[in-house]
Amino acid sequence: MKRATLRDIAQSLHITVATVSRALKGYPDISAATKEAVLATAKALRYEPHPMAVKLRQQAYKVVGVVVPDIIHPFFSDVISGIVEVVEAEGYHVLLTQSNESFEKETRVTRMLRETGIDGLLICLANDTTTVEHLTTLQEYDLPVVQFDKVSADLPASSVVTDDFQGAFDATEHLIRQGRTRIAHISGVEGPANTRQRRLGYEAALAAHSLPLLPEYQATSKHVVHTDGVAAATTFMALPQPPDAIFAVTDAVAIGALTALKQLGRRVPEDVALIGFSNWAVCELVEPPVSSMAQPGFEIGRRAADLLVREIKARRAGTPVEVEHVVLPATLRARASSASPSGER
Amino acid sequence: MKRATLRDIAQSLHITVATVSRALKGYPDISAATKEAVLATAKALRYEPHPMAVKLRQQAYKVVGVVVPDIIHPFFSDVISGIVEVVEAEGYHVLLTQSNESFEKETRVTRMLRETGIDGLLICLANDTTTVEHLTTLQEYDLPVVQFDKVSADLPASSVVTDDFQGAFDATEHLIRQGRTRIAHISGVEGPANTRQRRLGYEAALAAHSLPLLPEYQATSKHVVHTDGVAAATTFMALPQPPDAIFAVTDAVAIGALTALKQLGRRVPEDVALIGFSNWAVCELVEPPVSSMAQPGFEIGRRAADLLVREIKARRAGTPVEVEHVVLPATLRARASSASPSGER
DNA sequence: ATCGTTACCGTAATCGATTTCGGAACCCAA
DNA sequence: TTGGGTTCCGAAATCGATTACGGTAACGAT
Repeated sequence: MKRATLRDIAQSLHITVATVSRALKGYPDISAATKEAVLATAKALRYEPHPMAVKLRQQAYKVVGVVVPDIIHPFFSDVISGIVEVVEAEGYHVLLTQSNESFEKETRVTRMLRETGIDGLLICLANDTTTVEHLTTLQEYDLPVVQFDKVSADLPASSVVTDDFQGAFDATEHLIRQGRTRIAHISGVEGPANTRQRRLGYEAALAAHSLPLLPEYQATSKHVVHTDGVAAATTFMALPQPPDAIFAVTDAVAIGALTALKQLGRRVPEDVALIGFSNWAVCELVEPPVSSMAQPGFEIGRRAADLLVREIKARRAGTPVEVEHVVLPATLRARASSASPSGER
Repeated sequence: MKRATLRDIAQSLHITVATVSRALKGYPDISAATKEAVLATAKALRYEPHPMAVKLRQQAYKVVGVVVPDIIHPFFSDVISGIVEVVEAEGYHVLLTQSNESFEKETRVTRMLRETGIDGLLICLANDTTTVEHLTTLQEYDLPVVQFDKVSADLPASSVVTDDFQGAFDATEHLIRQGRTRIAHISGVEGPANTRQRRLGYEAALAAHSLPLLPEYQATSKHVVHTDGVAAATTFMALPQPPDAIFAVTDAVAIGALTALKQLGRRVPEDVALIGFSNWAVCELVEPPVSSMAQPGFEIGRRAADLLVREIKARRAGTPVEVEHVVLPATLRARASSASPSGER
């Protein structure tokens, strides 16, 4: 079945496309009779406006591009979900791409999105992204960009992030409140601001409670995965005076540490308390359930999408756009793994 | 910065857009001198063809729509990942939407995708989808559709699915091979073919090994979540003769069962062996690690996308398209939860 | 001198919808 | 009959790129 066009309707009624268009769009300057006739044949021919023609005319794609490092990651799934909800409500669509944490792929998909046609971009930078020229290029084309999660200060664009510093501070303070004094930290690689902020939040919490920052209680997780947690916890436990609590940069690392601790016969939380970051679903499924700091992924997606849509509309209206930096708090999800030895949480 | 058009180049060189287009597209009938001049000013003006104009002319969007019930689900993240990989390699993009397992939303996003402009659709049906009119409509518009995971036989379209029957059969047989004879099954809701096939595979394996199918060993999980597993396992263990193995329809349910079993003081796998379905990452993180049947999500995405892209190209070439039904095997990932009591796996 | 060929480029139609402008037809009043 | 005012609709430009077609010039061949 061929797609019906304005001309098909026009020809079958022996009128012009202009009249047909007026009828369909509810403009004045048209008689009730012809209007009804047009609407009838439009329905009969199952007419629908051709998307490309409309967009070419309107100079609007009704599409926002999204770049995430990794779709599979539960946090990003959450964010994407939030994005989709907001933009669909606004009549936009989501073009989804992933960078695989590669700067090269990030620039490539960014260019592809621009060439394919988008009204704006939502992006979480890859870990090894250092320059943001590929994004300033977008802005030069008058395309708004909103960053989320992993952002660059070099780009004059709005952003939505988790308060990693506060989250780490709260996580560490939570352990302190549970009576722990020898608190170790398994950090991530330097580079992404997230892991740095989490380490700084950890250090600040120690300082705020006059606890020493011991170098032997610091470990670094290269790939932020399960096995890194195993290795770090094993190292910690081999110390003459092992820590009585561990704050891990991510849940995967925390659960790795948990595995190692159980393997070594340490009780959690009696001997060692444990808390992670991100609040993956798996935290509730392991034994004991692992405490974590919940990142508001869905909300991050919603806010970022909202900022972007607003910028798109503002530019179209000619209104000046003000850059906005949203910081959302991470919230404590205390579970058994960080309960105080006496029992209460 | 305004976007440069063919006319901008043409005017600055005092030639026509036709000549400019020829130069840029490498057509003959053009002198080396003008060609170079055009290329030079095109680069100077940072010319890029306008996506909508090209697509309107070419009648091709270079976009495929994707509808999944739930982006957050790890299986679908996997599938999406596979889809993205294939279509990007083919120069296409992915428009992602989700149905939230609602038939109404599924028809809505399907219509939106059609109106927005796609060259084809990849879809996993929602659980409560019974009719496929919204998809046959697409086909009437000459848009190819490929189904994956949850498919309908009513739609004359290619499909890519996991062999749930074989997977369930293998899972059950695995338990039998480990010396189990009283094997219970926690099923999902009737409706989706997947859960039905898994139940049938389970029943077939019992029959193949001359084991009775006991009604008291059958439970149904309404929402296929953790708590359903807890409830079912608790019921099973209250039986005069509880089962010595449980095959759960999903990993979430299996891990729920695991939680309950540990709560009840039953040892896994010594007292009760356990196996799930889907092979989520969490299977390796719980204690003991839970056996599961791995669904090839990434591969499903790849194959489905491949079929779709091939259909798109075939239609454009006028070649007839043959419907293809791909069934990919689920593979056993045996872990400690289903080890035989004697110790070996 | 005439014709045919080649090289090069412009004209204009096309994709489909939108929108401005102008004009025909009609009615009523003068 | 003429003028002013509606009402309704067609012509044509526009968005930007693509492409079939036609035309001009230059050149060599007969």
